[in-house]
Amino acid sequence: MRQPSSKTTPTPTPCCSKVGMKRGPWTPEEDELLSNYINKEGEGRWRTLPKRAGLLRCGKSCRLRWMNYLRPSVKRGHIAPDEEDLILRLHRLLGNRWSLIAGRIPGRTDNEIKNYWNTHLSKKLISQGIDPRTHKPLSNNPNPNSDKPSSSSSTSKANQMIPSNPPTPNLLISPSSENLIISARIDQDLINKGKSIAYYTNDHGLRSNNMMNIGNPEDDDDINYCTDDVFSSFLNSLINEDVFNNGQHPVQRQINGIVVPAVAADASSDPLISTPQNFALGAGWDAPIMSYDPKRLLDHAQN
DNA sequence: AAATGAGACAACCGCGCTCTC
DNA sequence: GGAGAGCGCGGTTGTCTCATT
Repeated sequence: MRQPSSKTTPTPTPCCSKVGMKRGPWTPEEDELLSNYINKEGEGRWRTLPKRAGLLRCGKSCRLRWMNYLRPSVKRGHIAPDEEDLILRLHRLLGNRWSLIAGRIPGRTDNEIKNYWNTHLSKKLISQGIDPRTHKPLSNNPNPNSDKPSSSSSTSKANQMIPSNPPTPNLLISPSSENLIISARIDQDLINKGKSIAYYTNDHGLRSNNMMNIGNPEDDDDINYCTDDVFSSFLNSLINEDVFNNGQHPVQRQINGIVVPAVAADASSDPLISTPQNFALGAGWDAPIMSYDPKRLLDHAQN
């Protein structure tokens, strides 16, 4: 919850005030109270939920507990090898977008995946000589932690392993959008290495707080929309490709069941990519933003 | 058996976005 | 259009457990 400023919020909300609020580990009794209440009344209205449920917790704490541990769909137990492999692949594509990664792994929560990454996978990659931040060989960056803050007082073990400034993710996704534009941003660095990667935006630019607004929602008429199915297929194609492993440009990928060539290193020559005139470069973006043209995809599939 | 350190992970914090009024 | 509430996210911290000395 946004922390209200002192001048605009004379009386702190219950969620912000810790006075009288219990903290720390949840007891089985509290879990039962919360579960029973949500099973009866449903999720939502977290701010007032604790009072209604008879809990001395802030709404945020209740939400976290429910989302991460009490929800029936949450899977407990060890991360399976195939899940681990999926996490690695998704992290390579998405960076520290834990909620997005979790969204692709049924039953796993963002917190669980984040913890697993910090305690297991990052160390595993380091032991293999791979920078967990960039997924590139550590020899390219002899001191992968050199860019972390020089906070000598920090006792965070995770902070010792994960640089505080994760890289710009290779993929940006809006999972909650009904309409998705498949857009490609050709990363200059990857182009130099003969690789390219696609980015997604939604119909109102990038929606997540971690995403930049690159589109002009006023001009959506010119944009061809795709669905979540397309997004899902495309992401799967990215996950299943070994784009980064061998330095070769992928030969083809599937989009919504349509086998298409991979994005060309020179995207302007890619026959499946169009560049909408109404897409301006966003701040911090150093390369053109392009979209797959569904019509061209269809043409390609028919040919 | 007690002390200590490291690992694991649950929980908290602060920020930013969207929604509602 | 602006302010505030609600929510979700990523980063960080706290605490518990277990292994080692």
